[in-house]
Amino acid sequence: MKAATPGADPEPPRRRRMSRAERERQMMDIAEQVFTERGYRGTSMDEIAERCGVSKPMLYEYFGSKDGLLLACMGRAKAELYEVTQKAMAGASTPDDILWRGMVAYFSFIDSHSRPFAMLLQEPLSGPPKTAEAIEETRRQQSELIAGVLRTFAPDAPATAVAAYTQIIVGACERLALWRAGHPELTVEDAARHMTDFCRHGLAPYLK
Amino acid sequence: MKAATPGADPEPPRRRRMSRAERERQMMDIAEQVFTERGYRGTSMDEIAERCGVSKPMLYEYFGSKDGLLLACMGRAKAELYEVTQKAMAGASTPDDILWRGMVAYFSFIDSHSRPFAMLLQEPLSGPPKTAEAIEETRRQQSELIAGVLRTFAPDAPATAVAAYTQIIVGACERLALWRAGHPELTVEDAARHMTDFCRHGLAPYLK
DNA sequence: TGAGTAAGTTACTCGCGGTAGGTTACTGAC
DNA sequence: GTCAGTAACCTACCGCGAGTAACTTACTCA
Repeated sequence: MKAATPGADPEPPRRRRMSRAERERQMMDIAEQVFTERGYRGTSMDEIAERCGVSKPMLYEYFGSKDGLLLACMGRAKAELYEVTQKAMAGASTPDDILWRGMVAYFSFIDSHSRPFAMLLQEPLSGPPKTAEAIEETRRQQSELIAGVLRTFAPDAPATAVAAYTQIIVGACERLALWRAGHPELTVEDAARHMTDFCRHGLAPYLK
Repeated sequence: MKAATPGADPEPPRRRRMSRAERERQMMDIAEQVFTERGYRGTSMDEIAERCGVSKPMLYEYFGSKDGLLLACMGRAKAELYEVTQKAMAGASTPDDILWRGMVAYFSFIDSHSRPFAMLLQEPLSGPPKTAEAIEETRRQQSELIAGVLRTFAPDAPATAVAAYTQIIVGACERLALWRAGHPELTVEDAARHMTDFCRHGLAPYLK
């Protein structure tokens, strides 16, 4: 049965067969969107399946579980973030410039992916097995980048200080990015400027 | 029926009736522990009820829902954290000392409550309605404290810088505290020192 | 043109959050 | 004492959503 009411075919692009790769991408796009709208817990696999125009077992066929689907979405975002920040920093020359470009790239990325990313950073609790782990992995990836900059920036700093400062900067960026969500008056450049200023001199410039 | 096997009474303290207040406290203690062990999702209300020596509807009677129970646990932790940091800072005189004592109190608190707190900070995603909100509320409370210090510390800093720096510091503390969980060699004092150093001078001391 | 396979489906099970409605035991008034 | 009132507590159930088994449809290529 191709059409119940002959003559009227309201959705010709839907319900078409897709290759696995194509379907997987579509599923991840939709899942990201639904997770963002409803939060992890509020999202049901049935709804994602329905929006994909496909039945639930297909999701399980391709992603194994709800967690697996979330993990796949996160993996994609992680790769994108890494690529964006990495490339931004590669185009710089001085350490100052590296830091600045990295920060701008980071805040811009969060800005354009704000919804999904806010979820990723805020929702590790879904309590799934590996989700928090995956986010930690993303952080580690970004930490490597930052630690590298620090070693260039401050070659004489002891390793433990570099490690601690790396965590401090990662946490600071994350929080500031999340905070910006509720404070649109703070532009990407403002955020980046505050971060770089603070990294370089701390509160010193404001002390009497 | 008081005892199935006469003469043997293996658990006299269990199964006794308790007042509502007493029972609530016990439930929260146990819930905190089980949430910590299994994570939010991995925890079932049946298990908490069983460990309390009580049946599930009692939990619902007192806390309304699983989220409600978590929220109650979080509320308690939040109040404790505030009290501890608040008091520590009240005993100081110079701004430097305020910052130092606040940090030491914060890292010590996380240290002694590390398990439950790691969960609180990492698991906001359970996607419940208000859990993430409650954590945000805790952060706001701590932010007030920090912003106050900053205004004393650096009275000439513009308000937007103070606001941004507050977020930066909150995020940095959080991340460093979480990171410490996997790096026991970093003592509370080390962490506090790195934080206060970074806050005051940033990377400047290490630049050539 | 039909064997093989990849895409897709229906129709279930099961665990867990949540609830309706009833029972047990403590308290205080007469 | 004893009995009304209430607070603590229980058994037995519901529904929803994650996950699965077993089957069907449609493309592809020798």
